[in-house]
Amino acid sequence: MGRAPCCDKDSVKRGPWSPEEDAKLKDYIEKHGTGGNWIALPHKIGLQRCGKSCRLRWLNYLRPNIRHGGFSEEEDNIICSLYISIGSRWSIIAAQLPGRTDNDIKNYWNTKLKKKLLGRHKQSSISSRLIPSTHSKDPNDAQEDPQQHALSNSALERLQLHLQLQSLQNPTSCYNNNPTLWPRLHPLQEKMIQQNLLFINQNETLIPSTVVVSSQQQAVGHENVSDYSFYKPQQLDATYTKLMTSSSEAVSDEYFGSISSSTVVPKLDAGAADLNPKTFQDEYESFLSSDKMAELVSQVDEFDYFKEADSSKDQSSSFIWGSSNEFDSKSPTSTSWNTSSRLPCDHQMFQDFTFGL
DNA sequence: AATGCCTGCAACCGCGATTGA
DNA sequence: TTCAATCGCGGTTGCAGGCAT
Repeated sequence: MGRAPCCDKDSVKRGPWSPEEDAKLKDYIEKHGTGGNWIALPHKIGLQRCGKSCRLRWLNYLRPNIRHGGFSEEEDNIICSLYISIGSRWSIIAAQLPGRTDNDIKNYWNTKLKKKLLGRHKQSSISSRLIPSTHSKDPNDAQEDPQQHALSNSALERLQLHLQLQSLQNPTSCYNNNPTLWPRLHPLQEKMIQQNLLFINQNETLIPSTVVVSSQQQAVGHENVSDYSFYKPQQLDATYTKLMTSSSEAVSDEYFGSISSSTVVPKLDAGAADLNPKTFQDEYESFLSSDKMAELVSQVDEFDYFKEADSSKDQSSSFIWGSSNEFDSKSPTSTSWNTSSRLPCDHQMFQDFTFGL
């Protein structure tokens, strides 16, 4: 037996809202509020709409101080940083961008920002196979497991963004990087990634990474998520700017030196700087299209799958990707957060993200 | 001009979480 | 404690407009 519908679909209007409906809803809520019951609201107003539809319309369009379009570079940075760190938790991301809705950000990410970042690299066979367009007309797509798709999208996209940012931070070896800059993965996930990165660096001498934790990173009690070093904001700004404005080949050693001097990324060894960035670029492209990448993605997917399966039955044993169970169980929803209490969860959550397990 | 494809976005759907009787 | 009602979220769909052929 299926779930009972929230309303009688035959008696409610669907599709785009008319200006009259907008005016009715807006007027009523501005005068009386929602009354704490969206389901009852349309009946009070005399709207032939589902309560959920009214809620969505209000939150995403009619609510005061809503901004549409015109995302700034700073907003892009925040969205990118948070997506890499916590995934598609649009409500949390939206809570960091006043006036933006989760729906807007989700659409913006899916239609523009993701393409800006991931699209810079030519689509390899593997990525095009594992990240099908939501508008794909390929009949073969329909034969694949939709859940597999959902998992692959998130896992692979975030992995690709990692690699892309890592490749810009250090063109010579993505193994030679500060692990604190990586979003929080399960140890086995990290191990798999590192093992697979070894695959592309097998003929190189690996350079030990110097972990430098900034005072900012050590601090506690941050008020804003941008204070946290998922990808440190100033580092991300520079990296992001490079992503948007130049090819990887054009990124100079000077650039990496300037970043490392102000953030947690150590300046490259003189020897390492002699390596040709183009070589890395080639290896990276090769890696993305390799069977190893496919295997890695499927392994990461398995962890995501197990995480989700576990969390549904045993919170204490679940793997964690970008979220603590404590946070999950307590977090209010984004739309209930006012602007003065953005990101209401305590800083432990972000220590989790930042410092790993 | 007609047609088909692509893109962006508003809206919908289903599910898990929360609430309160 | 149970369970129905409701909320809120993330994924997906459908449509309108732009663009290419």
